[in-house]
Amino acid sequence: MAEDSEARSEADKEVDKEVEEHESVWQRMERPTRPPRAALTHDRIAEAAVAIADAEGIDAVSMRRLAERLGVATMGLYRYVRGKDEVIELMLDTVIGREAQVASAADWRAALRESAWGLRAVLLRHPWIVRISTWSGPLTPHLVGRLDGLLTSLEHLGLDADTRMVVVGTVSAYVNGTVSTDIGMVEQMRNEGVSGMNELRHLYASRMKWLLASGRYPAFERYIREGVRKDESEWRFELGLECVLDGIAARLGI
Amino acid sequence: MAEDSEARSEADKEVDKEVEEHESVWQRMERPTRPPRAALTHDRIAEAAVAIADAEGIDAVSMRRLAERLGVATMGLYRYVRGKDEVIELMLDTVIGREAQVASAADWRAALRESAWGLRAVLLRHPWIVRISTWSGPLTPHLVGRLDGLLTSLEHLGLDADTRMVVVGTVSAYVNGTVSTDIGMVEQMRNEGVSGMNELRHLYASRMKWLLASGRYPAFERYIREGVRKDESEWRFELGLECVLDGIAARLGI
DNA sequence: ACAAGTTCGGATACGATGTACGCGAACGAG
DNA sequence: CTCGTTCGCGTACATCGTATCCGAACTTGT
Repeated sequence: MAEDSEARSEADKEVDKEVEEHESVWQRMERPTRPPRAALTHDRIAEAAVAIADAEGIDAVSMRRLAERLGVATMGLYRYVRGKDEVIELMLDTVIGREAQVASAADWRAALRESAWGLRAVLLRHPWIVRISTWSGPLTPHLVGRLDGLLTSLEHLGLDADTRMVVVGTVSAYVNGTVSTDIGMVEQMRNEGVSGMNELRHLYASRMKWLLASGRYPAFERYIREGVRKDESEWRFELGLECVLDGIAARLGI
Repeated sequence: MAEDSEARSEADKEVDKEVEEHESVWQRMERPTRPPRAALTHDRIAEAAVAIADAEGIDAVSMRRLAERLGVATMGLYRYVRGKDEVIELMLDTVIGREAQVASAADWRAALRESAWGLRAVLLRHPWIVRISTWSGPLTPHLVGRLDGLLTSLEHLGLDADTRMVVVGTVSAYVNGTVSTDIGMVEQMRNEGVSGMNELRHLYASRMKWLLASGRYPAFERYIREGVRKDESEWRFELGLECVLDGIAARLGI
């Protein structure tokens, strides 16, 4: 599979090139001119790009890197995508389609809640998504499919179409915003090469200490001193989410 | 003093070195550089970078471009910043400090509401912020200042420190998430060179039509047909925000 | 006032990126 | 069997971030 093409080393390619230059017509004639390589498909491209991004972050996804992983020349990719932006679109759609099913629960609240938790899990599994979901227009098929599912769970509640969309948008905004913050730390951890929460805190320590030393942020300082659930991001997410759902129910009378 | 340094263990020195390496721009900025000399200052750098980003988008902010605008050689910038990331940090802090004051209203609800509207305005004015505020979770002074202000408005309500932070985080997440979506369109408009909402819709038309033609998204289709407030992003923002505030009030009993 | 040392900004260069362009080979339909 | 379309390759270019070294200008100590 992809491993085969990946296995071809740089040295191999060089040898190939040299041989090609010096060999006779006859040799060239009898060899299948095109090595039987795996064909490219949009799926394969997306899959490979997602794999790279998951392993090394979105910045590691370059056209060259991607082509190399697929055992293909860089420009070969451009037969299938108009540019890197489309690769990103494919990546997003692939992950959403594969992992972000919208829950179909009985009542709207359970449906929204489960979908929110599900999306959160997906975003944490693929942290690069939060950096790209606002890059390009959100009109990929699976994204619309997810949106459709959420809207469906809000029908027959007496809300008009505009309000239904606001409800979905509000919950989605909350999830995206919250998870973005959490992921900011994860990303920073990768960038700095640290691997644990404590190491990260140590890394921030100097900056934080300096900020607090100014004495200009008493309320923030109180949080640093008094807060005891700084690591419990699930607890935070749940409390915030329930607030949002409560508010929707209260204000819209559903 | 000398004794102190003598007494300092090898490990301590290592820590010092590490701390120094991770020192933020802000810390370094505070140490006075020999003054009347500089043609360049952190302020000037930030100001110029913001101007470029406002005019042509964040992607137009390159070290070369920035230096050119400041009438300086590219590498001259590196005396003041460790790299492009720090330029971004400076930009963010500059704008937040200049334009994102936290409202100090009587009750927490008004304070949060006004701050949310204010932040929304800032983000719309500088669309590039939403693309960088989640890049890294930079604790810039003005960002912490804003956070501190928001936390202050929640004191004396009987909430513990963790819960106060959740409230602030929830509202902020909503604002960021919502505005991100709106800005997605704005950015796309710049990229494609269109200038009006209608042109953008026309640009999306084919994609949209194709998506709907599949018939797989009935609920979404209903929104397209029935929704009459698709352009009223302020209305959407307000409704969602009030839901969030309602929910906070309801669930936390404040 | 002069020497020593620090700081500023400049120039060059390297590796990596996205992609425009044109080519030859492979394949499916007439 | 041919011919047009598709596929993938290779070269080339502009641009990016930044490592490294340098000379000149200013501050400071004597």
